Amino acid sequence: MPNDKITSLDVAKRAGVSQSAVSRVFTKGASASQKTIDKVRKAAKELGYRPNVLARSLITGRSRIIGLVVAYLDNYFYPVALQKLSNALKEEGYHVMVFMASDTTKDIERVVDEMLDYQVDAIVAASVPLSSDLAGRCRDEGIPLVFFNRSQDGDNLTSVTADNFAGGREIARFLAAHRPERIGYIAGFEGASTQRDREAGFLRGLEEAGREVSSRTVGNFCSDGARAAALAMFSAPQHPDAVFVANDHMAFAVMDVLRSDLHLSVPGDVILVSYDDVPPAVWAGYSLTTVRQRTSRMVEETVRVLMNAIETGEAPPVNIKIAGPLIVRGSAPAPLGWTNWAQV
Amino acid sequence: MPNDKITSLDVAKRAGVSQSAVSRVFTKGASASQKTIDKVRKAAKELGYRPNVLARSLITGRSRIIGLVVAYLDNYFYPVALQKLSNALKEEGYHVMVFMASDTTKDIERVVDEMLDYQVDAIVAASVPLSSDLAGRCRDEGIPLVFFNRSQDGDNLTSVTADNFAGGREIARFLAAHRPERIGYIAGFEGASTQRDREAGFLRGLEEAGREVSSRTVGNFCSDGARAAALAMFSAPQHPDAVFVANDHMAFAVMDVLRSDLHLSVPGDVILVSYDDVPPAVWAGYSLTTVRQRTSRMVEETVRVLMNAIETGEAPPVNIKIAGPLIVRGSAPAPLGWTNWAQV
DNA sequence: CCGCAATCTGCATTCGATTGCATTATTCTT
DNA sequence: AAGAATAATGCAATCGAATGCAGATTGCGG
Repeated sequence: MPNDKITSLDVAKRAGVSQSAVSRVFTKGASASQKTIDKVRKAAKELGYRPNVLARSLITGRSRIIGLVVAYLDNYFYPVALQKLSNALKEEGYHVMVFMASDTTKDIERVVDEMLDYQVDAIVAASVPLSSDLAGRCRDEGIPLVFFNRSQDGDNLTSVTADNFAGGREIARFLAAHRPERIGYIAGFEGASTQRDREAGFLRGLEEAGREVSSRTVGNFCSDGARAAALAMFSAPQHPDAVFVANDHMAFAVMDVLRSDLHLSVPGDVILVSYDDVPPAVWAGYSLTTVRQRTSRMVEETVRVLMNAIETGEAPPVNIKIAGPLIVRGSAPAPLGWTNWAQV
Repeated sequence: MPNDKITSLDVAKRAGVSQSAVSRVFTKGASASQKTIDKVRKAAKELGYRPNVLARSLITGRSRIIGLVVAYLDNYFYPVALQKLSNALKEEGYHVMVFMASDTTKDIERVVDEMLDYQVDAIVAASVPLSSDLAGRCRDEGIPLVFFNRSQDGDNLTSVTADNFAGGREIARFLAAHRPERIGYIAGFEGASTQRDREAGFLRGLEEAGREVSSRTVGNFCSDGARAAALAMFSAPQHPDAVFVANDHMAFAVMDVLRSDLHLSVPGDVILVSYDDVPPAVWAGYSLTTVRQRTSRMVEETVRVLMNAIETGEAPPVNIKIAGPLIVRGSAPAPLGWTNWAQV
């Protein structure tokens, strides 16, 4: 079966129609008689013809490629999101091209260039900061841009995130209800909106409960940083007995430090709450009490926004926030009289 | 700065040269005088021109897109590999397009079609079985195909995997040295070469030590399956006191069952070894003794094979096996007198 | 300063589709 | 059954770049 490069012309010849006819059969929205359709489909099947997406893109100006920029895939949250995003976009006839970006501005710029080279129809930036001029470049080129799990204010750009403020506040309410002696906060990367919003909500919640943070360290959303931050916070004699760790990924490291290095019991000596509800959070070894990110909903919204922007060509910036429930597990049991609003 | 679609022609005009000249400046391997190069580069910079990869692909016949087929991204091994693969290919000027495939044959077929539609230059199949005729299709189209972390024998196809047989055998040697009463094996998905090879190596190793498996259940490489398999194996009164779980992803679930549900101590009551050494394996909550998959090396080899196949146009099938060391951690301490060959 | 080779350059074609336009075949209306 | 409206079709141009070919330029040796 030597079928080197079957083109629409080959199919046309075999079906006894013009090349345009073949194209119309495979282009939805174009009209062709049933007779033609049948002949063409038959010939195409026999030859094993499938339209060349690249050639099509060239003339339609739509590549049906979505560029996804990610910095790390080692925080479980992102692979899960990627998987869902890829599946959801497949349904719409789009595909995801992955662009890893280190944190350097220079690198991100290169990545954006590469995406534009590929004529991506839209860009999803997952936890990667795009400078205003890069975002501007995209706008100029007419390429929709959605920030996933990060927002950038000031630039009025489109984003889809969890309702981090609300989540942080709920966590405060929850921890305060335990009436702990001292409350700690292990922060994520300071430049991230997730970090900022979670902390702001947390502080607000504590304030409402008449409490405050007695100890704060920074873990930068990475394991190493979290370990160091936990050591710093809990080596002190008067360490917190309740702590909010800004995401699950760090929480695992923090728990390891507490239990293995410092021989503190969780939740016996310290109760711990975090954010994301990634798959390992339910593993019995950790069993994290955490605020769930509703990844599926977030992806759904992302796709909706993208499709809309691509189809209408315009993209009034929106900031979509998706609230998620606090999932109570072993690392911090429900305090007496606790009502979980999310589940009411 | 309204720069809607700058083409090589625009640059040509501005630089006062022909369109071909512009093309030559951006096509490596083409010749142009330094003077022309300078003029064109200058004009291009001023206009913000970058070649359209899609148009280029159309005429060169190379898209510089690599199709990656994956079934699950929830086993940590794959995101890590994806990240490395994407980075390594970027260096070579290629990019990864992700295609999620469920396990159904029908779906995989659709996915292969989609990849061909995009004119991918090569395909990497990560733990996804491609039927012989699908593989044949790829060969006919002249598209290199590499199986990553799976091999398919009989079809003489190219693959890059760990040396699973050797790893399994090493694990057997290690467990046997502990002189346990009973040895268990929790298998992965029976259709997978990784499962087959790891078990074969394990059995061979046990045989060499004059031991055998007393209990075997199947976990199918997934968490739920592993939990069920562990319950079945360890609820019996005379359960094993040493177990090899076919990969880390399952091992986490198995440890949870052992410790939390059955109140067995690991490594006190049961010693446990698994395979992969994914990032959570080092988390103190689990601290798995496991055989490392040398992902970086595997990716390196994959890229090498791919580039070679793409450039030469021919791809004599090879099966690359990369051995990895047994990493001894808490779930199974080193037995007395143990020499770790890998580290000698 | 001439001739020949080597290097550049532009023209025109090509890759594989889509699509506006003009023409022809169908269907519908009454 | 005739004419109008509609659907189907083919022609040819187009998308944005790469490249074979032929002619122009340059360089070099003598």
